[in-house]
Amino acid sequence: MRKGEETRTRILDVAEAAVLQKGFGGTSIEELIAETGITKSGFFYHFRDKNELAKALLNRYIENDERIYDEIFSRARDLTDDPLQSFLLGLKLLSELLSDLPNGHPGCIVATVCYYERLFDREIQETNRNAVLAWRRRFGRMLRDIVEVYPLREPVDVDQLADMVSSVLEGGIVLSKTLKEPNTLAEQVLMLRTFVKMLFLPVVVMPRG
Amino acid sequence: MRKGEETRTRILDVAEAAVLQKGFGGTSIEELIAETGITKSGFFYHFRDKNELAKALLNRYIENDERIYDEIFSRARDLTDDPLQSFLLGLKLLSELLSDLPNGHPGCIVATVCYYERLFDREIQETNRNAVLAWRRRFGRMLRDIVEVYPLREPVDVDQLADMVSSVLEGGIVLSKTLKEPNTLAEQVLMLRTFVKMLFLPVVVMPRG
DNA sequence: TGAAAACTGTACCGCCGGTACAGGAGGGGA
DNA sequence: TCCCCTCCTGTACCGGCGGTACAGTTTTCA
Repeated sequence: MRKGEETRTRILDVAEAAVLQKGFGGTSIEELIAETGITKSGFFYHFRDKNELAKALLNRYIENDERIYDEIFSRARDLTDDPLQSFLLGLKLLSELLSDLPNGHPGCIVATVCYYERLFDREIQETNRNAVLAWRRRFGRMLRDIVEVYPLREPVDVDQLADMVSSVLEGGIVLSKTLKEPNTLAEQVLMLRTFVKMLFLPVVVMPRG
Repeated sequence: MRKGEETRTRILDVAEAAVLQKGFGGTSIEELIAETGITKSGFFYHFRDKNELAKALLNRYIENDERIYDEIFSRARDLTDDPLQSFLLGLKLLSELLSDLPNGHPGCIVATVCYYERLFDREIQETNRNAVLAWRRRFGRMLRDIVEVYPLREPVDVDQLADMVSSVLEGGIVLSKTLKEPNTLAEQVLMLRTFVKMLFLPVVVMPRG
């Protein structure tokens, strides 16, 4: 009931931090129970095995991720009716949120799962795949709303452009973590924002003379 | 001598494929020696421990990576003297090379190391950091050559733009692997190419009337 | 207050990373 | 020819870890 959920959440919190620093293969159940202050039996009461822990971890991460994007972009839509302006504002808000993270972005569970694929079952791989497809749909939807109003200045595929948001985020996380430069990720999001802006906004032509 | 190097290379080949599919923590030495057809003692003759295997793996990957970029962009420079055109051509060649990979990109060791950081020593982390910084310098150098000739149409930081090449590659690999869509990575590189093109090339203004 | 939920404790298995060390095959130089 | 060095093999062992099994205990809430 209530208490069980709390313990489960605590295990997931500890596991998430560990997995993002050491991957699934590098994270031992023994260390998780040591840090959580629970016994081995207690752990296996909540999760049948490591695979089920991973499943719960991934699902929770995806849900949280979706919630954050929902919040950011609905806030952006509240501030302007223009689809382009609200998308650009959303990217700005996202970059601010990322640069406000005290120790930089801790890492993405989707990427961690991606680099551990072979040891997970089909269900986890499908969940991961669907998470990325959901990103594509989310950003694709917003971009299609823009395309209806603004002409594209270069012939680009909208889904590929939507994927670029995910690419830059995933890649930016890897760069930020590897370089130990927390701000790199936020900067990359702003670079992407510049790209979107250029793709849709008319160029200001200075009058001659 | 000759024989030793050959065995060492075989171990590294097997290890690289395994690590890219399962991460370092998920790859066991036992499975490596089974697939290589060597004994455990033989393995530890070549590598003192897993950390040293990782070191060799990472260094070899980085060297190979650098070699590929050297080839591609020097080939691009051979075909045109214009720094922008050669950079754009290089990105085109890179995307073609990536889409020609039969099973898609197998993954990046730099990213794998990034998501296993805490279990490696400082030396490996520094090597990894330097690899990313080398990418920044490489693409930054090329972009600075462009900036000398072409005006930037938006005020962007050249190093951040250089980082975007790495971001899109790393992120594109994650997307491609997760989606099991080998072509996504190549498409992302071409999207980036469009961005660079827009940033530097003058917009064609159609005459009115 | 009583049943279900949420654990603890103990004992055990097999795999894995790693250590230690002895020994052997094979080639190349003195 | 002999010896030494490289490149391994074989054997034995250790402790940690993932996982199983199951009996017993405490906590929670209806």
